[in-house]
Amino acid sequence: MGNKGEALRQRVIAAAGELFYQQGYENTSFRDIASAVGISRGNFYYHFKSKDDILHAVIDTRIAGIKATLAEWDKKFTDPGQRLHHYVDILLHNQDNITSYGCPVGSLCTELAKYDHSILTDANKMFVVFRDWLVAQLKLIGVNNNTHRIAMHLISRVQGIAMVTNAFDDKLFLQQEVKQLKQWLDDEILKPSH
Amino acid sequence: MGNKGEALRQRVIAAAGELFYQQGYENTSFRDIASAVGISRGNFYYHFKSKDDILHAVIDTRIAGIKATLAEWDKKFTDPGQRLHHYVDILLHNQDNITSYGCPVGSLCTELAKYDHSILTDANKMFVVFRDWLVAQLKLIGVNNNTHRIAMHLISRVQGIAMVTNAFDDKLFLQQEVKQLKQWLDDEILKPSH
DNA sequence: TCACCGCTAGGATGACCGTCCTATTTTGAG
DNA sequence: CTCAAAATAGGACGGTCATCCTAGCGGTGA
Repeated sequence: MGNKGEALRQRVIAAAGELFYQQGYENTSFRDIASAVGISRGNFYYHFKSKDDILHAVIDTRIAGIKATLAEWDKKFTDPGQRLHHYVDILLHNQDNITSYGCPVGSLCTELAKYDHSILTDANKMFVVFRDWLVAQLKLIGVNNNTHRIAMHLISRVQGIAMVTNAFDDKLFLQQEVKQLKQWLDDEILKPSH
Repeated sequence: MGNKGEALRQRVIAAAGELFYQQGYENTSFRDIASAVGISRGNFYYHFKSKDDILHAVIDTRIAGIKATLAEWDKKFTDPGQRLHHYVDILLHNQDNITSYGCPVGSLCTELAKYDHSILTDANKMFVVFRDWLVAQLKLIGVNNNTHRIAMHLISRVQGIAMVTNAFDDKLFLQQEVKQLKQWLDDEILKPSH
């Protein structure tokens, strides 16, 4: 059975994903991944046909993970407004990693935009999953106009915070900005005043 | 005379800076820079002692350029509010490059954070120059509280816009967000209402 | 004219890269 | 127990990288 192989494949994807996040894709070699997983380099090509292939697998796995997380939130929180708050709270929950390495989605897209636009299109799908979910939540709240733009705006705000936090190595900034962004969410989106 | 050498040095810095921006630092080789300038690889080490050395020179030159630009704005616009608007307008003026390659400062910091924290500290100085200038403008307007936080917030907003525009290859998004950010600037910072 | 020095060219070096190949071990169905 | 298939190990290959080295260029002052 390909069961054992499948398990190893998953371990490789997990290790590669972490290394790509911490060191960047181009800066992570096959040897890095192999030694992290504890297997030989040659064995690699039995499971993946190229380095790009691993990246694609990493992206696919991340997308599946994002979808699973969002589905879990849909179950856990009945209020769409609460769900939006939870989206912003991702920053808080991952503040240590973000301070050290930035946003896993954003920094990967930034890197790929520099030299491989075909994979960038795939990586961008991670954003699209979030965006579509955000749009859905906004519609549930009763927002009917500009849902797409508001969702993109939210992603943009979160990305800006992650990137500046990383560049300045400033966790306090992240915490302050999260508070401010959640306030904006309450005032401008969730309140029915205007 | 060291005149000819100095001229070449400046040409190398300009070409390297552009390539680092378009392709990323790690992904740009000496051969790339050499052939862009039209000199041999060996000649390189007469002017720079390492690749890191070139990056440092690129960063220093960019910092000088930023300072010169800000000084020019200080002369050109007497109103600090107008200057703040001009900061946001950088996005608009460079929208084509940002769509293709992201923000030159932001994307470099994102890359360096993945593997070289000592140079990241230098690269971050580019942000610091902007930040200090923004703080000065805010104080000129009469804002006395949280000037540092507001300046950082502005940088964060701009960075988020640049990064999402690049990741989504969406120039229209940039234009809409610039309009929205300038509106926020007017309503929340420049107006004396609260 | 000549010696000098700022400057340039390009081959050599050793390390590392992604990838390929082949021999060997492990596994599980009959 | 048998044996083919799945899985693994690690050396080999060609290429590119940053860096170093040395021979030669061209202009300038004596």
